[in-house]
Amino acid sequence: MAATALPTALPTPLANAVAPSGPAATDERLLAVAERLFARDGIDGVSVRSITIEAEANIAAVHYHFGGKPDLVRALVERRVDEVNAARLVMLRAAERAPAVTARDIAVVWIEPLARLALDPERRAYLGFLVALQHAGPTMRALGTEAFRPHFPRHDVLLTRAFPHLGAPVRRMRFGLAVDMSMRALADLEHLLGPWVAAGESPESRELIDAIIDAFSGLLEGGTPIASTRPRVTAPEQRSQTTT
Amino acid sequence: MAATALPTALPTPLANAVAPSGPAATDERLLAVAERLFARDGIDGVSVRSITIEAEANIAAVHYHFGGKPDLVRALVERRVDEVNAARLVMLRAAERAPAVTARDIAVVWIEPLARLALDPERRAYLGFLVALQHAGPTMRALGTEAFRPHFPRHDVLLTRAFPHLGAPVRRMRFGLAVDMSMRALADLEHLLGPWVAAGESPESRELIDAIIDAFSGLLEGGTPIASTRPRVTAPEQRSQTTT
DNA sequence: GGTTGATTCAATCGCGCGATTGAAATACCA
DNA sequence: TGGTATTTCAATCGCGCGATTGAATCAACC
Repeated sequence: MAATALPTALPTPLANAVAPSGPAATDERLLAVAERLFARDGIDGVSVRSITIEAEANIAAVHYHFGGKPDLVRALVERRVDEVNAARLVMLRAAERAPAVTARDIAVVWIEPLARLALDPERRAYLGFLVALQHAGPTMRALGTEAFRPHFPRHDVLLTRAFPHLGAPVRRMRFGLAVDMSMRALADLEHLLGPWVAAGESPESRELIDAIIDAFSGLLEGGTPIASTRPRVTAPEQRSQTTT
Repeated sequence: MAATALPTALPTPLANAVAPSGPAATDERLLAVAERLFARDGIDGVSVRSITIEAEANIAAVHYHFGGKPDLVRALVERRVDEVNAARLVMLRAAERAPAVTARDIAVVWIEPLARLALDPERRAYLGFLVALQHAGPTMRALGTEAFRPHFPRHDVLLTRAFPHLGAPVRRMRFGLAVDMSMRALADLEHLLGPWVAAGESPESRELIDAIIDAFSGLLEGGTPIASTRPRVTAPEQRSQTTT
């Protein structure tokens, strides 16, 4: 038992070229395959066996390198969380310095760091993995939420500046719903693309991301209130017009 | 094998008083327990064994009354789908007759029939079950989506009337995101209540539903566009003010 | 070039799963 | 009350799961 030995990126001559088939080391192949399969079939829907088979490793490889299935999940969460949080911190600071904050600003701060993953074929599975994590047991679900919680208070400050007329519960509820919605949308852009495919169109990825930002900020703002006396005719024109 | 014999509500003298413990017939107890457990732990997270144990029935009861786990799921979907679709049809017709259609109207048509379930302790688990169904295999997921698809085209007509300036793909994408968001919100009002609990408040259930309708219609409308030249100062006042 | 530590390998353990069986128990009707 | 259909029951089947083991293999260093 020596699972804690420096596992990779050590300056050995050609250590990684010896792996059975893939170009990467065994533990890295396991992580990549696990991330992709977990995203597709859920945490409980993927067995350690199927991961090791797909990664062309032995059944015991997961246990040896990580300790077990839960530890593999933990390693997957921590593999990219710092990168996302760091990128978000930069955008957060920029928004905090601005004289005014809009719902769209908050949407961009939340979505843009995730969009970088969604647009990178190498890393997009991470988003699906995080969504899948929300459907696992409470212990594992906490792994995901806690990892991205650090910046939530600062988001809430921005929300308060953007919606001073809203009560804190409604504000936080809307943000929670928007976060959940955007994660699922970003995690499965393929599915999101459906309506365009049905219409024979194929929009740029950037267009999809902007549509999610639109939905996010609209959700934060809430719907137009019911016109009390006069019929509503004024509002529609000044709302979003993301025509295709 | 005679699983198709009229299973319940037959005018036998005291047929249901003979059941081991619960007041209802075995198959009804199985349905009730399965709906609740599926909603809580997901389709794959609940075994036929645990259902029969909780329902105080024999392990083979599910196989006898329904045919197997997939058939049990199918029976659960069909148990309440007609009721929901019928209620929605009524609201749909009312909205279609109205001279104008707003995002809020569409949100109400979608959400109100589901809210009736969410506010009924006896039936609210159905919503969680439908959400859980979306995370099962493709075959079972189709059971859920197909059951509620019949009225989608009419929703789309309303959407086109409410948002004539939007392209069809964006319109349909937003509706899909809103439907998904609202189902999850309604399926777990307890979780949605979190921000109020944290603030020491306890809102009426109706207030929660209205907050979901707000989020739904805001998502449909999309966010306020970026102010091109002048700074944005006008918009906030006339937007939603669901203060607590 | 032999030794040491890291890694891979095949084999196996116990467990819970969905499904199925044939017999026992029960309810219903003539 | 006797006969038939329905329902319940305990037991068992094969399967895939996560975990674990000890030996074999491999790379690195003295």
